[in-house]
Amino acid sequence: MDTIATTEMDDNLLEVIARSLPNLRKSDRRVAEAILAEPSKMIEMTLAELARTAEVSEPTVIRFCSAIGCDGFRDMRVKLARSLAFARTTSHSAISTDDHLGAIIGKIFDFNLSNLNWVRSKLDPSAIATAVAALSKAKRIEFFGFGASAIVARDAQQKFPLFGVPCGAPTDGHQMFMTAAMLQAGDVAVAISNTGQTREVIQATRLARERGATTIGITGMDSPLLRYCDIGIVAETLENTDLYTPTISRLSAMVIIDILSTAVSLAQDDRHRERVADMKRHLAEMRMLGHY
Amino acid sequence: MDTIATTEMDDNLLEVIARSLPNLRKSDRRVAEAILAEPSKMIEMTLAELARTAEVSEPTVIRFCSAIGCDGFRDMRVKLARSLAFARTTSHSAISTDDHLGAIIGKIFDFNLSNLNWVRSKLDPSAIATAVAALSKAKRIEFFGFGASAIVARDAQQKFPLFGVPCGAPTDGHQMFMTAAMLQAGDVAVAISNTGQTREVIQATRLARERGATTIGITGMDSPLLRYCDIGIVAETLENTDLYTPTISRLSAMVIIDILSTAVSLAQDDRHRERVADMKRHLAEMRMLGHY
DNA sequence: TATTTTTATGTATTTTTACTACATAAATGG
DNA sequence: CCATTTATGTAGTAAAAATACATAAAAATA
Repeated sequence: MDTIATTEMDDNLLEVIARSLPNLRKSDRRVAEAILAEPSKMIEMTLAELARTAEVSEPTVIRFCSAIGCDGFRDMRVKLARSLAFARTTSHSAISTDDHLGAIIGKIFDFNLSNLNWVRSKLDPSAIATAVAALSKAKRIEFFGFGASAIVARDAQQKFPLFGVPCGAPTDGHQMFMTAAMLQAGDVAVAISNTGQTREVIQATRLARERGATTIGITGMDSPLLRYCDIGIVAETLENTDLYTPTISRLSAMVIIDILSTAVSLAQDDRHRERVADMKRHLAEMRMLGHY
Repeated sequence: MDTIATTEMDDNLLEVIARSLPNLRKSDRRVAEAILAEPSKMIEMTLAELARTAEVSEPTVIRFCSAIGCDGFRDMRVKLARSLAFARTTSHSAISTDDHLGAIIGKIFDFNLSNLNWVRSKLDPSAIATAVAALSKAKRIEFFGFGASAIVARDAQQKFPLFGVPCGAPTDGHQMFMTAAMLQAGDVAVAISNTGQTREVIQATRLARERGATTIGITGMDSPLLRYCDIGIVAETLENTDLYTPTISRLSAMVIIDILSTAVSLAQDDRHRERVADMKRHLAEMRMLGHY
């Protein structure tokens, strides 16, 4: 694990400009203000035009560029364009309530993105590797999830074409228990629980293991569930304030399922992948035509 | 329908380039390949340098620029920079069978992260605002989702404590249709479909609207579904290579649900939020003790 | 306050960069 | 195989960006 997608900041020039506004020379500030006022228009402008708009001379614009740490006007424009890609669409209608909403939107995205990044950095590739190996050999896969995690289990189950073997996701406790009881060597049980403390899931997992199935646990922290798992995948998320619903735990679990299913699918032979592609094509047609 | 969601697909220039690769002239393709190979280096290059790197003449580079719909080299560079802000490490490099697991993990995370970022930047806050207003006043909320989107609908339904009113998420087509038929003015139907073409969901939404309910559509693109929606929320994702399962569409829809539920919850009074906090505490205890 | 020094900004000029007109080469079609 | 179209490069032009220098403003010192 070496790549870390820096979510933002280092190339957010607009931010840099806004922050350095007070330290700028008078004329430079004029330029800064002109840019901040309508950034999207600025990137279409030429140096001379920008100078005219900001009512300063051309060299001033260039000096402004180096003042904010850019290597000339060209570089500034490129950095600005990058930064602009992140800028929210705050074009018009800035009502106060709307403004508040904007903050909520921003925070929730930020929260989920940075958490996903965190999960990635903490993820143990070797656990994934072992899990992929186990899943690739499985004759049958059952996903155990309860409550919020049931959604993830169902998501996983829907990816059965990628896994290439029958997949199940029993939802209620009894079904889960019965399913676990019917597993045997060669089968794999994937237990999903953010807290890792959900009784139903733990019991089902223990039983599945007793029956000889390989057990994989996907959880948000080190927890009781992992005691009954041959392979533990921990999707460690950052601390969670009360305001945020723990959507992130589901998101990260789903990304892990995405990784597992993709990796398993890639491990299979070409014919299998052809069948998957074929299936997708048919699904698309089916949707379009509107009948089954 | 008042969605805007300007489908500025040309914002994602890398995608445009990659896709138009086969239709390009031989020399132009050389330029395209040079850019795709190392986009981040290209934006630092001058026209002449790029021409040299791609081993073509300067006018060819300019012709390439207009071929992919840019207004000259300068414009191309700006658009490329924008696109690059999201593309991070690998967005367009498809996962291949010979990728090692570490690469797969990295690519899938990158893909989902940059896509989520893209969704955020394209999200129309005013649509969210209207949706929040409608949901806050709702007497009852029904989430319609089919297939993969059923998962999102269920996720939304599970957040009913935040919405503060009874929420449903009928899963099979008939139930969905019957539910829609029973809706009335004051109710809200939230239709979730990435393609926006799923027949069941469209029919249910149309019916719900006929019955007087307010209809909200969460979809991945401008689509037929939105015709029957009073409010359209478009979670525009980047183009999707075939090997990636469209997990991203579910992720982004879930984040949007997260935003909606949080915003609705915040709009309610303190007593409501206290009840939610209380409920969470009990849930935690329940899990620990292992009995109901 | 007057004078010097420093800093900020504009004018004029040069250099670089992007673009265009035209010519030649390659490809296509009859 | 020749005519016609299409693709690509050469050479030159327009433009944009950057620089050197000069002047104005401000700050510091006497």
